[in-house]
Formats: sequence, structure tokens, C-alpha cells
Amino acid sequence: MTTYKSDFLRVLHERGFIHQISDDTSLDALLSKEVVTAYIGFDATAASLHAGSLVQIMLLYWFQKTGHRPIALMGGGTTMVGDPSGKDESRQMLTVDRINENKKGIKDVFSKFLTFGDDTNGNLAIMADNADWLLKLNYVDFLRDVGRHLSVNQMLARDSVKLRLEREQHLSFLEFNYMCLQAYDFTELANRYDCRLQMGGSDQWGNIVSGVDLGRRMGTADLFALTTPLLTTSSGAKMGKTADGAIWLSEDLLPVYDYWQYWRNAEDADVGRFMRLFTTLPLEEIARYEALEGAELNEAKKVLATAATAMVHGVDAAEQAAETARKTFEEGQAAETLPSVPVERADLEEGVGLLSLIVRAGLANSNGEARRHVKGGAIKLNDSAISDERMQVSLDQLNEDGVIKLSMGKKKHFLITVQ
RNA sequence: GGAGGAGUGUCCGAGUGGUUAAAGGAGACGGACUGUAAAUCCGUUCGCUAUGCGUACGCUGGUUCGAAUCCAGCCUCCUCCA
Repeated sequence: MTTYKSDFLRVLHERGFIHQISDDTSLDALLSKEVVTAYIGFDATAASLHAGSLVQIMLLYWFQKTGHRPIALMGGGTTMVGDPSGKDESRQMLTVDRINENKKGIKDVFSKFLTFGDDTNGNLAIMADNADWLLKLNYVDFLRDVGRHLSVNQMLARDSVKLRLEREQHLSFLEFNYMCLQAYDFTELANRYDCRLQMGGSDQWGNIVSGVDLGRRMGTADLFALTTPLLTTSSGAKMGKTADGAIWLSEDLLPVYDYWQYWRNAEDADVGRFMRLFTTLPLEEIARYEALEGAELNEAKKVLATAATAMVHGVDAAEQAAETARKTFEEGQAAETLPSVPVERADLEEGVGLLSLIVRAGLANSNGEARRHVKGGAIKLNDSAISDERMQVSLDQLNEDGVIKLSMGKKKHFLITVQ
């Protein structure tokens, strides 16, 4: 089915959000008939969300934008258990305080994209937390009320389980139950908020469909599942992660300038796709940018970066980041809005070791690493390359603006400022 | 409870007594080329007050001139059987 009647599915389809839908004809009919409630679950394992969750956030954004009511579900309960599917060494248990703090940070991110409110009749977004019902579950009651509706036969057939069994890999009871809890979440939200649709990444399909099944057996209204394609960059890297860490959506964890740079450095082949997914630019405009070739695509990348940044940090901050980049890269200036590294005046009078300065700016984790960067010719002070690793940086290096521009490679620039 | 297997640097993975700070690969970072892209090529990839020193191959102890490599005990993980 490629022509949808509902605004929501049409937008999703046009912009490339859809991977699978459980029953798209009925869902489309429902969405064009009434205000629908849908949810997506997010774990509270970190103090913010990162770009890897952005597709899901945009899904909720469009859902509300097209007149429906989104629920952002915090995994307060499931986080207490710890999602084993990553299956590194068992994750350390997060404290309750920590989880609550994380939830606050995550809610801040959502407030940039969604309009929340207590009016349960309109389409104001709702923040829910599965800790509210999961933590007080009684095991035996749960088995009697919910467990009898869960079909092990069906769950064994889910890809996530089936693949493990076929390869004769270990699958713990805990992991198996994760699916059950998520299925239960869906029915709980259906009962509490008349939530009809659960969305998520394609890896969530099995879990979501389990919820749909459970709902049918427990007598809720028909439930629906919708998943997005698994997103990678054209060269196969996961979205939202770099060596320096995740691309956080919170300014406290990642400066706006760096966020802008992440999108500016997108690969050519990703520009159009990212514009459709991560900005709200009109499709015709995107098509025009996408048609650009060669170096001209850089213009499109700037548009992408500014538009995507504006979604999270606001238009003003995004344009400032764009301006900082323009000055730095196109004019070679030391824009005063670059990230700065404050140094005590007294220290500079004595002279500060170049290596320790590099470490202080966060460009290296140790003096040895900083030394290697200098040896490799990566470090510049006020745009002139430095080869002496024992160099002392002092007040003499201040430029006419009273700062020292410290650069590593072509892209990383800092201002050393005097305090 | 029984049998078998495994634990190595950011990750994967080789190494089964001595130039081993540990092959190879991936990733990452830097350089060249470009367009702040991709691809390609080159370099780097434990720490330090550095021709040296300190740490490091699950943990603890032992054998040895010398151990990631041998021995003992322990811990953790996995597979199969009961």
C-alpha cells in the first residue's frame, strides 16, 4: 500500500520512515478517522538521548504534528532490570536516583520536539514511565493475568529468539522476559490512555508485535505496530556514535557547534535521506538540494546541519553554529564563538607546556597521545604548525584578539583564553 | 551434579617458556589527495619527569635465570548431559 489517506502515514512514507506496519490499511483508516494515541519506549540508561534515537523522536514529532497524541514512555522499570540484548558484560545496575535524574534529562530533550500537557483530551504529549506499573507487579499475579495469554510458541518463532535458538546460543530467561514486559507495557498503555500504536526501530518488531498479540488476547482494542528502518550511514556506521562519544541531544553533553559539525560532515550519499528524516524541510526543497553534485553538495550539507540543529537547539543557536563554522573554515578566522579553554594568566606568564594544553582542551587523553599528535604534525597554534613538543605556551602567543587559537587537524579548533 | 570449551590491548583475534608492549584485522586519530564528503595511499594507536622506567595477556600463588605461555587454587562465561 503506497497511497495513504492519513496525513501521518503519508508523511512517514514520503520521508522514508516506514519499514514495517502490522496492518497498514486499518491503521490508515483509524488515523484518518480520529485522534490516535501512540507510544515509543526509551531506556533511561543515560542522562540524555543521542542521535541514534532521533528517528524515533521525529516519529513522535510528526505524530503530534499531524494531529495525534504521542506518548514518550520512559523505561524506568525496564531500566531497573537492565536490557540484556546489548549483551556486553552485564550492565551495572543503575541506582534509582540516577535513573530519575536521567529521566529528567531525557524529558528535557523531548520538550524540544513535543508539546506536553495534562489535558488528556487534546493531542498534548504524555510522558509515561513503565516503572509505575512494572515495579509493583506480583510475579504470580502477573503469570495468572498476563502470562496465560502469552504464547511461548509464538515467541519462539520471533526472529530475535529463533535466531538464537537455531545457532544454539544461550538465551536467558531474563532476556526472554524482556519481551513479555514490553508486550505488557503496550496493553497497559492501551488501557490507561487508549494507546493503539507502538512504534520503534526495526529491531523492536518482535517485541512490538508480541504486544499486539497480547492485546488481542486480553481484549483491548486492535493494536498496531510500526517500525522504522535500521539507520546507518552510507558507509555502514551506526548513527549517532563517534569515537569521541555519542552525538548527544543535550547541550550540556555536546556543544551545539559540535552537533552542527556532525551533520555538516555527513557523507554525500546521506544528505537527502537525512534531510527527509531529521529536518522538516519541504520535500521539493530537499529534492533540489539532493540534485546538487560534487562540491555543490556542501551547500546542502550546511542546510542540513542548520535545519537539523535547529530542531534540537533552536534556530538562533543553529545559525550561530553555522556562522562559527563559516568564519573558521571559509575565512580561516578564529571565531570568538569557538569552544574555549580558559587558562590562568599566571600560568601563561610562566609558560604552560603545549602537551598539557592539548590534554586540557580534550584533544588527547594523555601527554603521550598529545606528543604523538605533535609528532604527526597535527597541532597548530594560531594556524602555524608546531613541531616542538616541548614548547612552552606563554603570553607571547596571544594574537591581536587576546586569545590563542589551538587547532588539531583541519576540523578541531579551540580558543585558549586568559583568565 | 557430570563432561567439554573459553577468558589476551578500544573491539575481533594470533601467540603455548626467551629480541613479546605482544602478529594480523577492524575501529579511531593524524597526514597526503579533495569539497570540513567518500574512496585510496602513508603514519600513529598503554602510561610517564622518556636512548630509560613503570604497568599489561581473568584473579592469587608457585616452578624457572626468564612466563601471556608450565603447575596449583579460585572467579567468570559458554556448550552438552543429568
